[in-house]
Amino acid sequence: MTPQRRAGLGTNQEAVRRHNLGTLLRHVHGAGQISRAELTSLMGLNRSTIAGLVGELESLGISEHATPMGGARQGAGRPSAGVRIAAGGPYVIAVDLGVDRAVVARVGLGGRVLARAQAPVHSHGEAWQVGASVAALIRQVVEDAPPAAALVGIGISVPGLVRRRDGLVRLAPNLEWHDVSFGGIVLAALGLDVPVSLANDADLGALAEHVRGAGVGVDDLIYVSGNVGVGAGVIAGGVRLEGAGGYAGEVGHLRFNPQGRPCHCGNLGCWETEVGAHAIAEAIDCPPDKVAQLDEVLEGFTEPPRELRATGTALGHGLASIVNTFNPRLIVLGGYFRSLYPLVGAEVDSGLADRALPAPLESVTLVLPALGSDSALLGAAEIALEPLFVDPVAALGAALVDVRSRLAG
Amino acid sequence: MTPQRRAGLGTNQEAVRRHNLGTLLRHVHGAGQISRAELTSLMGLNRSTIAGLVGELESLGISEHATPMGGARQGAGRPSAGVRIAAGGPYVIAVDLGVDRAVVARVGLGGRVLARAQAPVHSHGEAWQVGASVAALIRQVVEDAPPAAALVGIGISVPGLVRRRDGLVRLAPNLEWHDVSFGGIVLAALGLDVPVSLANDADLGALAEHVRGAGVGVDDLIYVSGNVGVGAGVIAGGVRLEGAGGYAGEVGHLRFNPQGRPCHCGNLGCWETEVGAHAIAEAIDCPPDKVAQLDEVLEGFTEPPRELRATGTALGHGLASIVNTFNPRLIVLGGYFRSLYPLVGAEVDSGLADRALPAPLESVTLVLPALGSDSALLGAAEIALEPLFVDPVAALGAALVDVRSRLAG
DNA sequence: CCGTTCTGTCGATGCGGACAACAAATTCTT
DNA sequence: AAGAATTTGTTGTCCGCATCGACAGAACGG
Repeated sequence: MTPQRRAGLGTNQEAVRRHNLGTLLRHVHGAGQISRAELTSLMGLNRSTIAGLVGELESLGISEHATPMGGARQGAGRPSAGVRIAAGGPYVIAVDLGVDRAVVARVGLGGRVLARAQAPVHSHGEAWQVGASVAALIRQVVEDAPPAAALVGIGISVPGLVRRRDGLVRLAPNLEWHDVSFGGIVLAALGLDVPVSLANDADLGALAEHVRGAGVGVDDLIYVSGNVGVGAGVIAGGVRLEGAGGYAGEVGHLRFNPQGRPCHCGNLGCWETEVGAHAIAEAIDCPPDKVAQLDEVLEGFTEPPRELRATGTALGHGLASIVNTFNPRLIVLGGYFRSLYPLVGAEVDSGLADRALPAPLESVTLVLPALGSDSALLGAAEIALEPLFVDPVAALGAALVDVRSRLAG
Repeated sequence: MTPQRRAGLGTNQEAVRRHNLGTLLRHVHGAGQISRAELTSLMGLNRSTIAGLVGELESLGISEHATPMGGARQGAGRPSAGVRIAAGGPYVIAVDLGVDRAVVARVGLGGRVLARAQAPVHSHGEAWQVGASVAALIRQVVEDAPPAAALVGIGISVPGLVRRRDGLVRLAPNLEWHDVSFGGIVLAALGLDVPVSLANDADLGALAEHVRGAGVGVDDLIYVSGNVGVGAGVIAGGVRLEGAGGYAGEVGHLRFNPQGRPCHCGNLGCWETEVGAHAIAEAIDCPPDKVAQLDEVLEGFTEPPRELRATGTALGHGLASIVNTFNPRLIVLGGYFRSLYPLVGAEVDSGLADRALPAPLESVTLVLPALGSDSALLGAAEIALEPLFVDPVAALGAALVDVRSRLAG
């Protein structure tokens, strides 16, 4: 009975069925493989009910029988037959649009990356050019898909502000995009018509880490992404914090030092001007053309350079504001922060501890993403898969079969 | 199918019934009086189903038949019979603990204040003394309650950090409380055992304005409360943002000016040091002992004093950080901001417009609370009523009847 | 005054989940 | 090593809940 957000609606029995089937699938998706017994206890439904739902999932070709359930023996009694994501089942296309490269993957249920391709992208490139590159990559990863498998949708991670209502990219500073309908561009380049979802990269990083990364089971987490600019994705109470337009989480433009440097947003001393990629590059004398690969540059250090200490402290101070505002249980440091934190972790920690209120501080933990640099990509897969968990039957009905031949035509 | 947050659970038919009955009651509660026809279209259920649910609500003594539905004639056809909150139905006790006074009200469904009492509270008073005053006020408002009416619970608004798990008041700076179990204290003083819910005043202000104030129908709003300290309550996606421990929304300690004045939290230049009551009092030469009545002092001004302009700008700048972070559709300015905004609205608006990102700025509106100074009080009533909307039958079963005689004993 | 239009009520129906009983598959015990 | 104990999957039945169809009642409009 989770979602149907924007509610006030009643529940009819058809909705119950939809919801239970979707929730079941969500559990199978989350665990990859799970026993029916676990499903009964997780969902609080009767064994017979679970059996019926599992049967329906199998007849839809989504899951399959996995006889003795891996190796995890738990105790006496008849072992529970496992439910597993079927091999030739539905899949989605995930796109992670970075500042200098695009990664495209074909992802099945359970978060399994079935195929993968990437290509450099000219920064400051026209949107239609980027769209064409992405479309080519998509053709590539669809190549070896079984013809019977259905494409449910496309999810795209964008480093910028994305309007929730229609997926319009309002502003992507590093790509120099304003009001670009990138979803439409990609679809046009493909000649397809499938559901496309776009969202901010930090939001998707948070989602992915929540579902299958460092934040499994944590209902209040924040993914802070260093990606030239700085942004955050917020999971609050187990759901994504989107805000009215979908722009929530732009913590890079929190006021940090009113006497500081000018920010591209027009203000002085945004947090981003202290912990953004350009600031860090300047501090360590990194040439401007390597800013997009800042993570690799940082990986090159064997021991922390003195110049980064202030950055670490500033990162901690900014995180303190975030902790005071959101009171998360977990903060995941993504993007180039993933390479920065091992260098100046002590400064970050102490900066945070100095400035955060005691109450929210005591329950927060800083970690690195468990999914490495794939967080946003897998998050993009998650939003594309989302319709399946709301109504599996409808989503499968709307999905596209035999995509390869359609693409050829 | 809204809540049952923390989910992943399935839905059985018993839960369906509970949920539908609760949702129906929520609608009646929100509207005060509503026709069955509106209920059918709002909840998307069949007429017969609604009839059954309404019947159950009536047999529980919660609602009653309101024959011809007020005056709003809409067109041809048989007019729809109204559903109205019954007079002698269940009620809650709402407590708004201020810095210098406590307000207690007996509130029925529909948000109707049935009785009301208040008393001054010594600031820096011991918690048990405050608890005794509150208990006395509660006895007072329960005095004229019909013996058959049931007390569902007590909701308490506290100006401080409240731990969600158990309602412990972790820190209330203006009362000088640390780790006070105020709910237990009040119950002990009353000699009763009913459900008690505590929450932060700004959170409850947000809730009340969302349910029956300036933010009806707005799913993303923020209530910024000036109340000696500064805090915010956040409604995101229609639900309260609580954070892991329940401390979310402490925007008063956002970093604002690192060269600024020391804050009681130990840092320099928190936003609160610029727009908090002490800062404003100092700016307008208000004696320190009147800080708690800052709203009245501000009301006294007929035209905006020059000294407040900088405060207005600072308020706008801080709100810009909030807008960038949360992307709300509505910001409600509560507490003494309610008196401040009419004076320096222009400065606030321009400060906000200067510093917020264009995308989130374009959809946000600043308003004053529609519930005046009662926001937190009515919010306290709302959280106490909440169990009724989750499961009316169970909540009513656990409620206390004939409270007056129990209090006497 | 009658047709229109909408609402409320009653009984029949369908559907989904719960329950009980039984069969199957292991582990534990003797 | 064999039986007891335990847990799971399956089947058939029952019950609760929402829907549907039909009919009566109550204003409104011409």
